[in-house]
Amino acid sequence: MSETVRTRFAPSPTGYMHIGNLRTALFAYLFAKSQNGKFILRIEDTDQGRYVEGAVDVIYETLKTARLYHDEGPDIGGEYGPYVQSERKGMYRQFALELVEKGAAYYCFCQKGEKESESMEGYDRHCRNLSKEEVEAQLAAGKPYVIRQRIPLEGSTSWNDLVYGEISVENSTLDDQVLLKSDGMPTYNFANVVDDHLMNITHIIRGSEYLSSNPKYLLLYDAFGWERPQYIHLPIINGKNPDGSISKLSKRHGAVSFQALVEQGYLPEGIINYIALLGWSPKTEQEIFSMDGLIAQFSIAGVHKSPAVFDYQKLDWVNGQHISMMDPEEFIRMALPYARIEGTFLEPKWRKLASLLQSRISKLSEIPEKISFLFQLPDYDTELFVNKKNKSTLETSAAILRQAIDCLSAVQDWSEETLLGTLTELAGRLGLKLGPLTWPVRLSLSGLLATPGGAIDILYLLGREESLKRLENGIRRLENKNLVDEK
RNA sequence: GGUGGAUUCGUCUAACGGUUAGGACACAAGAUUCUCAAUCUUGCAAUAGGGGUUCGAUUCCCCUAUCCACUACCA
Repeated sequence: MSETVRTRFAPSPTGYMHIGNLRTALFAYLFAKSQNGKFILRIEDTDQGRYVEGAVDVIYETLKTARLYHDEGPDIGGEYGPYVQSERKGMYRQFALELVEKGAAYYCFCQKGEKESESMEGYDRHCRNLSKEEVEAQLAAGKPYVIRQRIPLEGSTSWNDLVYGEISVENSTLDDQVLLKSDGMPTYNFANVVDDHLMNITHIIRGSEYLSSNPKYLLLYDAFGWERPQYIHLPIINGKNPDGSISKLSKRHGAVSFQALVEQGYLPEGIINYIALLGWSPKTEQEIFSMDGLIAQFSIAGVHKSPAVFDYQKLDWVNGQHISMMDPEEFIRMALPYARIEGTFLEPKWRKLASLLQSRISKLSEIPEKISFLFQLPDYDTELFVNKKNKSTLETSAAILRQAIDCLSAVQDWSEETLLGTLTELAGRLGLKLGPLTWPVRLSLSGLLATPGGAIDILYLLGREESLKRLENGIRRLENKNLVDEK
């Protein structure tokens, strides 16, 4: 009978979800789900000094919008609870004492920082060999203490990482790290091991920054006589600095929290898709994935070791792919808050606008700038009427606009079909292709070199009255320009 | 300083020890289009350096260089 795979995501409540953490959560989720296993959420809040109001809710919220659903956690329970370390604090002491009993840990009465950091060599093991009597005496005197791990002085510790392969470290290079702090709380390093064991975690998935300290965790498992879990260390995510150099992804590289990216108009599925590709390859040429697709394709064999650089351009592309794949109704629902349109997007002409936008944006926040011309005609330079490709000049533009106004003001049924028919007919009459005709029209309507949709679309969107007004305005601008020139 | 890790186009990445080193983003050119996108075509662009092992090395080994992480009573 094979053991069920159990992975966990163990964030600290810091108030935001860094992309690197989210990627770790994603891989832990994907690995578990691809193995029909369980994904557990545990909150690591042993540092009382860092408590941030509402930070835990941010974690729930993020996992929910990212669609990383956990099977056990503080909010939904499970048989291995509690899932918040501060609620488990009573249980760590006995494990620390067990290690003292076994000789794998010892009391230390040194003041914080007293015997270390001078030569970058860590704690000097001052209390490592105190006699039992000395310890008793100090304890009886009520002296504050910590419990430290007694690292073997010789030998080496090694393991076979599922990503990095065989790694071996000399014990002599390891530190007698603190397990239980003087306030009675466990350190992260200790609580982590104890909880992972108690919660029956089978695969530890985390960033490669823990690679160096892993031997210390292994020695703890060994000292307890516990079975070691499997380890899957993930390459870190870097960011590119303005000067081109690379360093760990941080705020100066732009938005690095999940919430910030969502606020910028990225889709959760777009973000997830993109970060899945950082440090992992499906080994096929597919790049666009749904969550289910990721679960189906995910394999540790595709995870690689070297760090990846977060690239906003590719994120934009991936996100744009997801936007254009969206169900139109869903797109409308998502786009609405960005559109500043009265009423709903459900009117036919706004639906039309939505469909024009859907293939043209890579993130939702681009919507306002793309459509603002519809609500207010921007001031524009008449030079824009000049377009070589469409053989458009100031003179031809004015003439065309007059003709267009004549035709369009006669149009009764202001529909796209009729508008197109009318302008096509006019173009034929003037011996022009549609392009040269619509250039000045679209320009007067929008004042912009580039717009979502062509002249016909914009006529339709603006409606008869506004359209004619803007066309007149275009002529006026051209005439004024001529007046100025003649002076 | 010590320890561990990493190194394929600018970026993300593919390649049982045998490929003209492939794909994607970005960039450039062209086609197409009522503008712009989208789409299609094409182009540009990489195995860090040096030694081995081998008939043959991006792939295995060693050295060098560079980068990263860890080296807290933070997580």
